[in-house]
Amino acid sequence: MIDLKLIEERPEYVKEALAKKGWEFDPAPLLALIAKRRELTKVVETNKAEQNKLSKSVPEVKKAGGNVQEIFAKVKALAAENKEKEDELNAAAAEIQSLVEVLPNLPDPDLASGAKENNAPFYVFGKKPEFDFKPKDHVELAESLGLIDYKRAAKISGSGTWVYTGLGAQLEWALLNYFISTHIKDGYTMILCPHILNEDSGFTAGQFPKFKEDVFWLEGSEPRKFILPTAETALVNLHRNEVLTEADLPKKYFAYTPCYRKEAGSYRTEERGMIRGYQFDKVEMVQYTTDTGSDVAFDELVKKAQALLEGLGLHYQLDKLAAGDCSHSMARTYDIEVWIPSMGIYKEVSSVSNARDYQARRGMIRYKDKDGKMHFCHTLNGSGLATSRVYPALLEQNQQADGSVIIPEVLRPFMGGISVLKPIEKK
RNA sequence: GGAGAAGUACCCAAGUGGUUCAAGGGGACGGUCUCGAAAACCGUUAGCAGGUCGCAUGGUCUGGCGAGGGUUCGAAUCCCUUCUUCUCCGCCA
Repeated sequence: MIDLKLIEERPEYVKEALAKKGWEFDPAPLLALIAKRRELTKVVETNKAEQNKLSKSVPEVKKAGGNVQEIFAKVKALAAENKEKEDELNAAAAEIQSLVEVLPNLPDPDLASGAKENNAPFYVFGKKPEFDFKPKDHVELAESLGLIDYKRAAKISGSGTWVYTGLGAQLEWALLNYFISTHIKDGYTMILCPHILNEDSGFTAGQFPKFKEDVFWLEGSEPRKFILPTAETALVNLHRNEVLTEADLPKKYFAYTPCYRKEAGSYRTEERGMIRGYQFDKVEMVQYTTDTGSDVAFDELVKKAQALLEGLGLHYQLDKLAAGDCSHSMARTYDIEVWIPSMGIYKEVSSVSNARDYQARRGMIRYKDKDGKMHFCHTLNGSGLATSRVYPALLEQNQQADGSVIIPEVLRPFMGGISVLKPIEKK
């Protein structure tokens, strides 16, 4: 949530910043409401104070034998008088909330404005592999190597899903283990969290109200619950409504969860296989920092995500997203995009973002500094990594003329030392 | 899923309608004493959000006893809803 004070003090600045995200924001109605709320607060509180004073005098007056009925009547009249104003005040407050909670985060000043087309790749690792044979796409490879069963997934679940089988499942598990062991080595705290979350968690993460249609809601649960679309939603809520101490920061977490998303839009035809599905595996990193520590943390998260891909030896690019392509809740986002040869494009495998205090304000995540002063934390998150694009990239980039696929060295310890995946013989 | 009990500040805990603008204890912090420490004694220990006054240390008001409503002149206390925890029962891939 954007700081109301900032909107009040610098409405034009906020308007312009949001415009970079392609968000049209007219501060006037909001400012009017804030002024109205302030006026009403004054009136209501003064009246309340008077009521309290009178009520408190009752025992004394009673003892002295005074007329208590008079006081009762007076307070009752005051309360009645106040009722209307109070209702108005509550209505104004609710309206302010509804106007502010839908606003996206302000983009960092250095970001290009506009959408996707203004994204700026600024670092490349490795090279596009060149094949002296006709390369296969990952769907073909996964099937010929016996790694993934799309048909049976459709049977037991539906479209947009897949089943990892045998070595295919082991490869997926090896990737996750490689990520996990790296994060542990880097001093991040491992978390395994519930996958079913309450609505407040979605709100704090900033996924609601905007993305309410994009998650799976559980029927029959009251209050409503949804299945997490990313572990970020859980991790960033771990310290909701808490006051941390400065010495505790930064807090560094990671969690493995499947991610469940409706992906309500239509599939593009080239997004076959596991490029986009209703469920995919991801290891997610989250940091809580002080309000001055998030830039350092951001760089660390980007580097960690890069290092994971580099360990696998996969060609990728690092992309600084334009304001309009940053996530709704985020002030800045860098995407790491891996090369998928069959598609001829780079696809996101990690999105590292700095929410600054946006999520912290929504979830009252604060810390006390050394002088006892209260601050909002900054929160950051980054995939480290999602497997659903790494896996196809790995198959495609590492394929050999004979249809086999070389397993990166870092994964071999997690796969019983297997170094090559070979096509299964057709019987 | 059913039945019962409970949620009070950093922790324990008293408090079932009005000098409680939340007792008492522990812990923590500060002080006295001491060369220093322990012990003892004295003191501080609702934070927070918001309004308002002030250059400011701060004062004042409103909210605040799990959360949200309600009753009442007045609510930690009564009523409703809800969340969480504990105990027992049921169910159990």
